[in-house]
Amino acid sequence: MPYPSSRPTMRDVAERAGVSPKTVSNVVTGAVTVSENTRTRVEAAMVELDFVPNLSARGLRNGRTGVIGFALPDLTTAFSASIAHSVVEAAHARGLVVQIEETAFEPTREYDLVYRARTHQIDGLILNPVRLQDSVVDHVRHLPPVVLIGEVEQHSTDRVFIDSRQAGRTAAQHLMDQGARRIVILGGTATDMSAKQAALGQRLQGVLDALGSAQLDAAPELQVEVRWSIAGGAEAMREMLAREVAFDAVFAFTDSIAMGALHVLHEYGLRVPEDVLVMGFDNVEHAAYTWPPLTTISFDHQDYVTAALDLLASRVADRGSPTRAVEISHSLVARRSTEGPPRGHTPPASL
Amino acid sequence: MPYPSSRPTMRDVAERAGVSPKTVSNVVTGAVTVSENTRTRVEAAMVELDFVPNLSARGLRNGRTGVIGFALPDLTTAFSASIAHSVVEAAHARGLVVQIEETAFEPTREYDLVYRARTHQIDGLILNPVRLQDSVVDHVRHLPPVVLIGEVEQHSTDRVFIDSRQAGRTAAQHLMDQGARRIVILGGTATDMSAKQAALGQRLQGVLDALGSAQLDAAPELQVEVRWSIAGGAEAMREMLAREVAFDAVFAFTDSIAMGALHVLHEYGLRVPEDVLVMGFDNVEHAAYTWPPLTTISFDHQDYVTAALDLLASRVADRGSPTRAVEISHSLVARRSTEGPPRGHTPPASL
DNA sequence: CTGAAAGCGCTTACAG
DNA sequence: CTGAAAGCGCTTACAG
Repeated sequence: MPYPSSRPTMRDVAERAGVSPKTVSNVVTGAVTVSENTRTRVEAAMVELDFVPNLSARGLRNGRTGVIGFALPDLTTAFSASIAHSVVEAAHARGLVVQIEETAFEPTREYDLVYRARTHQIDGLILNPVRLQDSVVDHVRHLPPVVLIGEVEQHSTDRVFIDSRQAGRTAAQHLMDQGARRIVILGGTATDMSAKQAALGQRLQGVLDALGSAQLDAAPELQVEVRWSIAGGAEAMREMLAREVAFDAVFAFTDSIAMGALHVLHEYGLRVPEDVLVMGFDNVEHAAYTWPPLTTISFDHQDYVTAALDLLASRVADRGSPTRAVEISHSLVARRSTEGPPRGHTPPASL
Repeated sequence: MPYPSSRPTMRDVAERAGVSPKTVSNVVTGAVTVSENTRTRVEAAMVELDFVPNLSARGLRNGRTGVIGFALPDLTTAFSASIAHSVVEAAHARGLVVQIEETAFEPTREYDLVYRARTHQIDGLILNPVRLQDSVVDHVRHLPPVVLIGEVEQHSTDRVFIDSRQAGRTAAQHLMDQGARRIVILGGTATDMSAKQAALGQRLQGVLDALGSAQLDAAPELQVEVRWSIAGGAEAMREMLAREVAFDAVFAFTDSIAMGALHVLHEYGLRVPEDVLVMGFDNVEHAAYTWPPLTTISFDHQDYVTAALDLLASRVADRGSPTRAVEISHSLVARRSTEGPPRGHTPPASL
């Protein structure tokens, strides 16, 4: 029997079982009680015909597809992959499936995904937004149910976040407690931080808080832009070394960035942690397996995602309820990469 | 206007534009030429009403959803994430979206996904199978269009593969050329290789080929089972060291496994490549950023995935055509981790 | 507990 | 180039 044209329908099953299509539907959905006898006959007919329900038809009828969307910038970074994994697992546990779209840092693609949500291919959307402000969320009429994840300043949409400013403070304080005084920041510069650029801004602001408490300057020459990948971390670290400034610690805004930085420090013959302390953010699997193992900010990715799915489920069920924001707690995991005090890196005299 | 109940339909658009629903459909799909004048009116009406087509309805009508499925064991390993990324990108370029399911090495979940394909939620399926033989593919009536990726011995389904036996040969030969004589194999043992367990089997067989050519033994004590993750690589390497056997090289069957192994070798004070050579497989991003950088078997992930999507598209278009298998070429990328000759690791005398 | 009717929102023939 | 009719395969009221 060819696929998919001649697939059996509920009508075929109904005929074979000698009941109405509605009864077959009742058996399949389990919504209404069906007599033992009828149920057995219907189930037998389904098996004989190898019946599978057509979910497009069901979706058309009751407006739900059982599919949720997950949009993120790039699936290959370790953190994204970990979160995507958790989304797929948590969705699976609830009988949902996940459509994944990469936004590749292009707002257009983020928009496309929201648009697709509106075509009823998906019931709702978990969005790790491209931009921190000015999200597509603000620009679409008839927005589908959306939950934002990440450090977004967005109050018109449900969201899950960690307190990144506090995390930044904790991280910088830890480095200073270990003896660091000049901390390279791989993740953003103070100048590109507008009031609304929350993600970079919050972590950076936390670092500045801690430096301030210790009466230390936030040296602009220690801050550098970085692409959020291993290669990006390496590039940024090379750029920093080329600046020929002194430093004794590196705070990378993701573990992947930290991995690239570690590589370049090794390349330059700088030892971690003897010369320079290094720490990351996210606590992905590889953070425990770099050499030396990487100190990082940790939070439960599964909890993070579960909260997002809970919010999304509530939102799908009730579009009118007030917006909610859920904070996931975080902590610092100390590993060898920050066992101070560091000797520090002093560049050859120059400039 | 609440969502999603009162969304405008083609009928609403048609009324407003003063045409029939069919004409709106013609404008939306672009299938039939529509007069400039009508098209403009219809488009204006769509914008005014903020119309989006309901894809469940379209899917029900023409049997295609524009969604493909991608099933793989685990999204978090670097290789899987890279492949998933390529699938999403390549699908996006063709106007398709991707539903991802993790099979978690459970055949049941693989089956679920195939089942779901049959419910018309997806048009076809790219499957990185859990088991190498006895795949779900053999057990399902009315199989949807499926393309297998990976080193599978499967001839009833379209598939994309690399010549893993040749790759294994190349890898072992490279290690021997660099002076290695006792190569630890993190990836499988000869004993668990049945004729059909192709993936492990092929790589391992290639290694055995190369050893044989060099008149070397395939020492069973140098082979160890391993979970395909960083942590799994670390565990396996620890187990190997606990065996207290001599070795001078490590061939890990994925780069992630190699990363775990590198970590443990560092921990034990063994230097790479001075004492022990290490190489991986897949050439994921982090392979170039470990310390030292990792020699590996490389192939173009984008090509790999593009071939799979091409096969799937052909299969969706023509279910009756003969099965095809596409090979993607590979090569060895030499980095510092295998710059021999290695001194070798000799365990303290024991046993 | 089961059935007959109607419709979810599209698109495929078939006419004009 | 455009329209009226019918139907894709389900499920929601409504009867019995």
